[in-house]
This record gives sequence, structure tokens and C-alpha cells, in this order.
Amino acid sequence: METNTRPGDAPVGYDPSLFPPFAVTVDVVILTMAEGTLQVVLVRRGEAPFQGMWAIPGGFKRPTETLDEAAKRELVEETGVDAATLPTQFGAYGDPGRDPRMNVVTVAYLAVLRDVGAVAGGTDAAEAALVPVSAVLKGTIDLAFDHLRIVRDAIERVRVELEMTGIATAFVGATFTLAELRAVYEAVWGVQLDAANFRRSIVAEDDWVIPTGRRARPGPAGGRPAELYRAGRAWNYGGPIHRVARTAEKKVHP
Amino acid sequence: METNTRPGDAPVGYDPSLFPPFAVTVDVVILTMAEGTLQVVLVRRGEAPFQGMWAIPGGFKRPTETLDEAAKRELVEETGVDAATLPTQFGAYGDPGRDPRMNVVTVAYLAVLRDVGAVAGGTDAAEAALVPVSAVLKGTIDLAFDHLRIVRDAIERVRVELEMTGIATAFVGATFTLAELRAVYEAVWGVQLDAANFRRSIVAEDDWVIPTGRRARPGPAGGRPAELYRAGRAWNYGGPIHRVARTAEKKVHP
DNA sequence: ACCGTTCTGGTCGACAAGACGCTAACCCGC
DNA sequence: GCGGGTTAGCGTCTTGTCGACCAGAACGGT
Repeated sequence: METNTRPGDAPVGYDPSLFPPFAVTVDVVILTMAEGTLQVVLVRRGEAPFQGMWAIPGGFKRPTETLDEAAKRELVEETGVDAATLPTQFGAYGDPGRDPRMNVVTVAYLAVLRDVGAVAGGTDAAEAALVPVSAVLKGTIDLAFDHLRIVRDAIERVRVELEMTGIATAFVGATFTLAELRAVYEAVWGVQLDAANFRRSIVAEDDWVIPTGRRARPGPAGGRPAELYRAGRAWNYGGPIHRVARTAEKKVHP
Repeated sequence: METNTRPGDAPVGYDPSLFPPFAVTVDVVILTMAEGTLQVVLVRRGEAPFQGMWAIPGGFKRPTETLDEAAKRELVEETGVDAATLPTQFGAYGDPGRDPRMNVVTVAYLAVLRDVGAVAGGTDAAEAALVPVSAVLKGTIDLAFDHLRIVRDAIERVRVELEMTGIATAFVGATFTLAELRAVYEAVWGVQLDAANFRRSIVAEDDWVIPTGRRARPGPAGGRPAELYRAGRAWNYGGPIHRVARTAEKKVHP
């Protein structure tokens, strides 16, 4: 075959000196549970464009690191937390004009943290905040660039991951009650789950959750103290709870 | 906040003149069914590095187009087919050294075609071929760069998409028999599906498949001619057949 | 006319999942 | 300390789904 070497249109072999230059950044959507709702970490921009607006934390990819490493580095820089779950890539965004100054292609990652409270106290002195995702999705809070689209895609991704992987355990601490774990599913999916059936699905098979023998302190309203569990190894091979579209509707039309 | 403007490490605001330059390419994994097996379109490299090896078709992203447009353009250039399904993005790859000459970040897309036979006759004169994915996954055929990893990820992606979306209809023609559709599931998932149960799942709800009234010609072995269907609108909202890990095993241990 | 092959429709049983009620354990107010 | 309120844990019943298997229908070939 004769190799095609037209600049910008070289399917197989290409001349590396004739490439159109891009900046490559990595943005991380950091999710956590706080006050019973799903929250996202945002930082406030201090420079034009979009000065003063909220945005997803992110930064340049360095030539010496992989994309995954760049995402992990951004997460640590922003939260100081060394990765409850490794960030997972969920999309690349390169629309022309998404950055008004130049060609920027960004690779977006999703990271899930358990609620550590002081997320705003990262190593970076930037103003950071925990914002309910519902406020972002409803448009109450405007985001810079195309970050609204990125957050929307991230939420859709975590909804799928919650069903297919063990990401649910990343929202809670090392030990947790089944009610806490159930709250994760309910918050992310926006549904109500039956506590008894939820418990049965989790406990049914081994290695999902392992009882520690200890018990959690009951809430302010009292109630029987819940048993404390820790995550088993089975979460690595998919999740136990599956989304049923009818669940939410049945509550509306009994 | 005080904006951090260190080059290569600027979380929010950054100086666009201090970015590390990258080349951004778009690679497309093109899948199709041929001879009852899943096949992938590969092109042979004519230049170093990896001269003479097989690779996924791809090329530079142009600054004036989106990533999706670039993927669609690559698909049309390679196959001449105007997108049975729009290519879907499934990953970005930017490991340092993945291209020995320079920093290249590639965004990978998955495209599904019905078997058009003459895929090798694209507008590009490059040597192209249809290769069984099993040969690639087993390592019988070496791929350039990190393209083996990309193909592996693409296969995993199409297996999920087959369950979650209506991508199955993209493998077959405008009209098809249920046996053809079933063959898609069996080839991609590597399982055996009961023909009667498959039919029941598909026909159960409306708008999955619409009978055309016409019938297909039976195969060389005879048999009752199958009815011809066309795809309904319900495929846009998820697929009807769900993967069951036990199916293949139950055949072994009845 | 007979046979092999494929499609189509039906039945049965295993299993998953939701609904629901009961008991156990704890807090709080009196 | 005693009873009501609240929450966790557990069992049972019912319903629906899905795979395995079988029988009949519709064709081509011999």
C-alpha cells in the first residue's frame, strides 16, 4: 500500500511533524454522599474566561504520565484523599470552541469518595465546595465551559456503574450499615428500595458483605442498632442490586 | 482564590501559551458479522514504526470538527458506508510512549456495520481486511501500537451495548429474520440461545420488531422459511435480551 | 410420499423479587 | 421502670420472569 501522509488526514502512517497541536487536559468529577444526597466537588474559577463560575477540577496531562495517573494526581491534589476508588474514565470532549482560547481536548474521569467532610481543604488553596448534583442538573448553578454536559454524563455513568460494579462500597466507609448502603442506591437512582428485600439481596450470597459483629449507634430517633458490615471481595465482579424501572413508578401508582 | 498558573499543573485557570503539546487522533474499531463470526476491519501499516503490521483505521482530529465528527469521517473514508450506527466513543488512550515518536492521545470509537462484503474497497487505497476478532484476541494477529488493548476494550464495550442498547439491529440489514438476529447475540456473547425463548422475548413487547409479511428464502438445507422483520423504535430505549452467565454452562452440565 | 430441517407456539419448573407482617432492640418521655 | 415510637432483622406468601424441553407447522430435497 502507499501510505497516506496528508496532514490532518492520515489514516495509518502519518508524519509526526505535521500534526495539528492540541492541549490535553484531564477533568475529574468527584462524587460523594453528604446529608443524604449525592454531591459533586466544584472549584471556583479565578480567571477569564468564565471568571467566578464553578467548574470541575482538572489540569493538563503531563507527557510523562498516563491519563489514569493524571486523573489520580488531580484527585489527590484536590482532595488530599488517596483514592477510595481509582478514577474511571468515561468520556473525551473536544468540540471546537469548548475553550474559547485554543484547541483543548479533555478526558473526563469519575471518582467516588466516602463523605470525608473537609473536601474543601485540599492541598490547593482554591475555593472548593460540595454542591448537590441536583442543583447542577437543574441549572441552579452554572458551570464553566461544557462542564454541565460532562457532569450529566458522569451521573449517567455512575448510575450504570452502581448496577454493574461494586462502586457502591466506595460511597461508604470501611464499615457501614445496610441502611447506609441502601441510601447510596436510593440517592443515586432516585428510587425507594424495600429495606427487607435489599437486605436479602445483599446477604443472600457470600462475600458481598461481611458482618463485623459490632453494631452502629442508633440515630437520634432511637431504633434497634444496625449491624456493622465491611465489604467483601464479590463486589469486584459486579453488583448485587439491579435497577428496576418500575420501582419508582409503583410508589406513585400503588 | 489565587489562580494557579504553573505549566502543566493548572487546575482551574491556566495560561494557554504554556501547555505541553499533544497530537490528538481518532481511531475507529469497525465491527461486522461475516460467516457467522464477529469480524473487525484492520488496515496494514506501510510506514515505520510497526511497518507491515495490522492496525485500526484512524487519523488526526481536525481543529474545526468535533470528536464525533472525526470518527464519522474516518468511518466513511475507510468503508464508504455512511454510518449504519453513529460511532460511539468508548475510551481515550494516552500512555507515554504508546507512539514512539511523540505524545499522541487517541480517542477510540466503536462502529457497527452490517456485512457489506466489500469493506476492503474504501475510498482509501490502503490494504484493508476483515479479520475475525477471535484471531486478534488470541494473539494470532499482532496489532501495532496499543491497538490490541483498544480492540479488547471495544469488544467488551459491544458486549455491554448489546445488552443495554439496540446495537444488535446495526449488525443486520434493514429486514432480517429472527435467526439472523439471534446469531448476532450468540456470536458477540459466545453463548447458545434457545430459539423459541429468543423469539418470545423479542415478540413479547411491541415495537421491537415489526413483521413485514414477507418471508426469507430457506437455507440450503431446507426448512421452514422464516418471517422477515424490520426494527421497531423500541430499540432506542434498551435491548430485550439480557445476558445470563449460566446459559453456556448449563449446556455443559445438564 | 417420505424425511430432514427450520420456524413457531405451548407447558413446566426453578428462581428472583416485591409485598407484608412479625419480632427484637433501642431511645425517649413520663 | 414502663410503655409508645422507631428502626433493624427475618420469615412467608405471591407474582412474574426466564430457561429447558416438547410438539406441531411449513418448507426443500430425494
